[in-house]
This record gives sequence, structure tokens and C-alpha cells, in this order.
Amino acid sequence: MKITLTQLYERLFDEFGPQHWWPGRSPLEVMIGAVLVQNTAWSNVRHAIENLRDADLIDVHALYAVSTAELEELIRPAGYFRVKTRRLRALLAYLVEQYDGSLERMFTTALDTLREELLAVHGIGPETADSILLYAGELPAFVVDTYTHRVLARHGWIGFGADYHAIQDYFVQGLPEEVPLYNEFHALFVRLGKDFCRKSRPKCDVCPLGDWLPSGHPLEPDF
DNA sequence: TGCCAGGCCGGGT
DNA sequence: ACCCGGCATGGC
Repeated sequence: MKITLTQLYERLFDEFGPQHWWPGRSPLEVMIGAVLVQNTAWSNVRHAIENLRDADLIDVHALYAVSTAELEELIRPAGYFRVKTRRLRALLAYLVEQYDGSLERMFTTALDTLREELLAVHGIGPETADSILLYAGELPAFVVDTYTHRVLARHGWIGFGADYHAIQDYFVQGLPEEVPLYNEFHALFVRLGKDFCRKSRPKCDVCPLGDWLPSGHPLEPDF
């Protein structure tokens, strides 16, 4: 028997409790973290963020004034440091040119418009855009990540080939449009994924969801 | 020691 | 419209 998404949320919340996301101290720090965490463990990103904090560079204009070589060195521990330096600078350029560096002003833009703008920035894809909207802007954008996809696919709720928009729609259509719910639900999926649904290490036999989601579902290797 | 991590881009079919 | 290689450090 199937359960609703709301019931799934309650089950995860009972299991893991509040995750206190996003682990960032300001909207700008959240945005920076959203870029740095792309395909990267948060433990790595933390070192990079601490470097920026220690240098008092969690500031749009200050960070944009830093040279490429210097920024690369500061965020090196986050990995992909050349790629991410370029992406961060593209994001900063957008903030400066479009909003004079004011995040308050940026987040007054209508959600759909702002999402399109963010997607047009080099290095900002759907997950990063939605993470920024939800966790930096407290706007109702449901975030889909690899864990969300993998968990749902492994349990047979969606196909392995489902794309970002389809997965996002699956949640948006089945849940009330509430920012705190979107916030906690995604954080809980990441927690569940980290603990039980890592790539090439399926442990769904001990997954907390194993009791009432279809069991024995065929897994796809490397996903 | 190797495998993996809270993606995205660009070039090739 | 997909498919794939590249990108890089740190933790288990």
C-alpha cells in the first residue's frame, strides 16, 4: 500500500528529526555554499567557507574584488576549484550588475523570473538555483538532488530516468506549498541518502523506508 | 587504497 | 534530444 508524500515526510521527520538546514550564516553564504557543494561533500565545502569567513569575504563587493588566483586558493579545499571560481565570479557579477549587490533587492523578484535569471548564470543549474531560492531566499522552490532521485527510484516511486522537472513536479503536486516543509523535506532526503542510499552501496534492506515501500525492487548499478 | 561526494558545462553523436 | 568526459579535494 502506498503512502502519501506528507506521510513520507512525517516518517522521515520522526526518524531523523529537524536537520537545521541550510548550514550557512547568511543568504550570501548560502549562495556561495550552493555553488561550492556541487558534486562535493559538505565537509570539503566547510573548509572553503571558513577560509572566506576568516578573510571577511562573505560580502558581495569584497568577494568580487578578489583576484581569480586568490579566490582559487581560498576555495581550493572544496574541489573543482578552477571551475567553481569561475562560477562564483559569474554569480557575483550577476548580483552586482543586476541588483547592485543587494540580495534583498534580488529576492523581491518574482520566483519564476528569478529562477530563470539564476539558470542563465554560468554554473547555476536547476538544483543550485532552487537551493538558492529556498535556502537563501526562503521562497517555495522544492530542491531535487541526486539522493532524492536515487531514493525514490530505488524504492520504485519514480523511474531511474526521471528528469529534474518531473521529480520536482512529483513533490509540488503532492505537497502544500510551504517553505518550512520544502526546507525540511529536502534536508531529510539528503540525510537519508547519506546514511542509507549512497552510490554503489545500496543498503536499502536496513533503510528506514524499507518497511513500507516496495521491497526487492531491482537496483540499477551505479545509481 | 580506491571510491565517492547535496552538479554543471560543452562537445560529440 | 541524449550521452559522455572533464573538473579536484578530502574523508572513510
